[in-house]
Amino acid sequence: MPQRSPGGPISLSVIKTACSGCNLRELCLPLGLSAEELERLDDLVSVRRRVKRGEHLYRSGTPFDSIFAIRSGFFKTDVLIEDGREQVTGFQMAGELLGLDGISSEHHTCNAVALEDSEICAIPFARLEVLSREIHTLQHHFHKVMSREIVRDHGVMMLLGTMRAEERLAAFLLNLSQRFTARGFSHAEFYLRMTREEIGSYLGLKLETVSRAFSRFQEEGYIAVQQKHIRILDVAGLKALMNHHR
Amino acid sequence: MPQRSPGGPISLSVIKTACSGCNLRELCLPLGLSAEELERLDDLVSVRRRVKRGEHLYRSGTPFDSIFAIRSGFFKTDVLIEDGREQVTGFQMAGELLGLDGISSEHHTCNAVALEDSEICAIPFARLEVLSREIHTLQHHFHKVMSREIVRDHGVMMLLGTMRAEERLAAFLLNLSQRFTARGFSHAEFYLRMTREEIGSYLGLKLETVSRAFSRFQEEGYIAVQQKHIRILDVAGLKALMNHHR
DNA sequence: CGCGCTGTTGAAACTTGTCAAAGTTTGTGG
DNA sequence: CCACAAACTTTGACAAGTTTCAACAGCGCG
Repeated sequence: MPQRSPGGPISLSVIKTACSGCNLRELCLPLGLSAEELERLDDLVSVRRRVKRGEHLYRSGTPFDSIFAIRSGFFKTDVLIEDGREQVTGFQMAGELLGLDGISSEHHTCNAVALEDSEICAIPFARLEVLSREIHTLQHHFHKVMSREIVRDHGVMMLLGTMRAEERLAAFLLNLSQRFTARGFSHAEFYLRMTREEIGSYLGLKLETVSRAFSRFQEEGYIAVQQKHIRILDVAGLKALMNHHR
Repeated sequence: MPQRSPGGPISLSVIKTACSGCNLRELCLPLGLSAEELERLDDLVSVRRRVKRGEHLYRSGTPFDSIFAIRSGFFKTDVLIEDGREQVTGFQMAGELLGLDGISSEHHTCNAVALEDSEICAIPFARLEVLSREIHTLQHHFHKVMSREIVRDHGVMMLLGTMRAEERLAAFLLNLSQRFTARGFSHAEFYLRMTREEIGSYLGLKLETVSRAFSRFQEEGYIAVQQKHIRILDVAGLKALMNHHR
């Protein structure tokens, strides 16, 4: 877990079992619902499950019937091809949804693996469609969430298609920082839950290149690195590094 | 336009103005709707528009209110960043939808440019949400289309993150071939509507690298290239090239 | 019919990948 | 709780792939 910043909006120590009592509801699917609507969503989200570090939440090729909301923890999604190549397609944290890729073919098209002990809420998709026909806010918000995923993917394409190694890593760190901030954690200090290899796979780089970029950022005074513990010392420096291409 | 293969399922010479009469309905939003449901969709899709080659259908940052179905023609979507870098995020052809990225923020997040004279149908999004609350098939199919876009994006990430230049181009050509086939055109012979630079931007390569890869494919006998006219001579060869990494 | 845009090709430079070795952390079983 | 093995990280030297720069050819639009 990253460092809590005092007074952050989220307290993970209190975990209720319904959306209506969930601290993540403003980040997650229930955004914008009334109290009465929230209760109806509660009925739907009945299955909650722990996923231990290293376990799969789902695997590519298996039948799709639910999407998943992360209540706590940290996941990666990846796609594997025959010859053993892996592409990490994303890292997901509390309040984010997993499994949207499975809707199109009714089978999951990637693997979702917990990078730390996590808890998820399963949302049966057929029932979500029923409910979203009745609750306009839910329908619209769900569409926004799917669209946001598409926009996020375009950002990754930009990163992979046009940036060099250090720019990619800077963008990655700034993105993590921003997402931790949104969850009430420190924007400047966090633990990475993934290995250099997984970061590399996400960024289209080899692990050695990732490691060298970390070292270089440290030399330049942008960050302090101690294995998986990262402290960002110069946000502006990282941003500048991202923007001037050469 | 790519070569028509005789007896293909689509005749572009007959263009009706309603979904119910549109030859693309099996590729496009109306998939799976009954005749009665189709009529209701017709009411919604009232604006049809020509977009000349080089013109923008929409621009990044402008307000979003409709998604667009391509009736005929060819588009690219791209994202620009300040320092002038461009990432082409996709090439779209008849029957495909444009603008899904705009739902999340109610503003378009990329540019859509016609690569040949094209025709589109505008689908007001708010009205689509209303109708999809009433027509379950439409709702579900729309969700599938959005999800398919996410899956497609993951494929592009895989391409950008793990493949080398020639693999990327092979994957690109095979993908185009497959999509032309689905539209009743020859799978082996087509005109590229985009420049080497646009292909390069999509594939995360410089135009010179794309050009060299085309030349090499021609030397190896995989394809015949004459500027924008491509003939695929050895599908299996291209597939093999994609799969063995080194 | 020519000018500009697009595409091709070569050589050199640069970035990233590959291979290898050693150091560090983490997890497990005794 | 310690010890050892496995997994992960760092760093160096070298190789490979891609970009950069440059020159030229070809096509097509006006």
